[in-house]
Amino acid sequence: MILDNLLKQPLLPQAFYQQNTLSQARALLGCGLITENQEGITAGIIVETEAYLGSQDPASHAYRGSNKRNQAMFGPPGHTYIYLSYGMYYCLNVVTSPEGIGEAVLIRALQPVYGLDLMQKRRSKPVSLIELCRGPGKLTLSLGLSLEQNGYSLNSQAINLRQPPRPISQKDICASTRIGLSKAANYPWRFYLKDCPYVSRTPRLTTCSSKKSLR
DNA sequence: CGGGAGATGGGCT
DNA sequence: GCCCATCTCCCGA
Repeated sequence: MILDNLLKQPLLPQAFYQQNTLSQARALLGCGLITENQEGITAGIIVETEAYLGSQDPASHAYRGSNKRNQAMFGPPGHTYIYLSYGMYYCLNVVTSPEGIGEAVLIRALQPVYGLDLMQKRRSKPVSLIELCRGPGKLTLSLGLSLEQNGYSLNSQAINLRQPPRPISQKDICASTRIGLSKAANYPWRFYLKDCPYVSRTPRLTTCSSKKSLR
């Protein structure tokens, strides 16, 4: 099945996480994300990311330094940082900076690939394929992620990242402002695949070759 | 149908 | 009090 194609893809090497954070935010587009727990395996392709640049970025959790909640952001790169948002939803980040720095990339949307029934089961109500992983809170719910996986290595069995099954061209990547921010609202640090229906929402500001908007 | 308002509710400051 | 989200309800096209 399609999962086999994903599983044949190599894990992202440690060198991947030595690029700067904005490069990683772009390079994560098209990568496979696989999770596994007692319930089974779920997987998808990353189609939307946002970069958060730590102490340079007022919108970053790490802006004011480390605390108990954001500790994982200051841990080693290639690990998860998962936090509770609005008291209800979890959001998944990839730590992208050396220990002690605190930069990360938020995974905002996936194209669901495998374990669709399990994803549905984890949702409170039936949703369309498009809605399964469209949004950072939705994808963690569908993938069965919570604070339990905070700080995990991204080449663990429970959660891992794979190189893109199909290479992504830079011209298929759009940049826009990040979603839902009041601070640093004009930084164009959100990246997503052009014309991809699984992307979470229409951006306020876009730079890409096509003028056509999404959906 | 899509967009907007309002409620939700934990942890940080 | 504020916040990197989502769901539901309501409105207009």
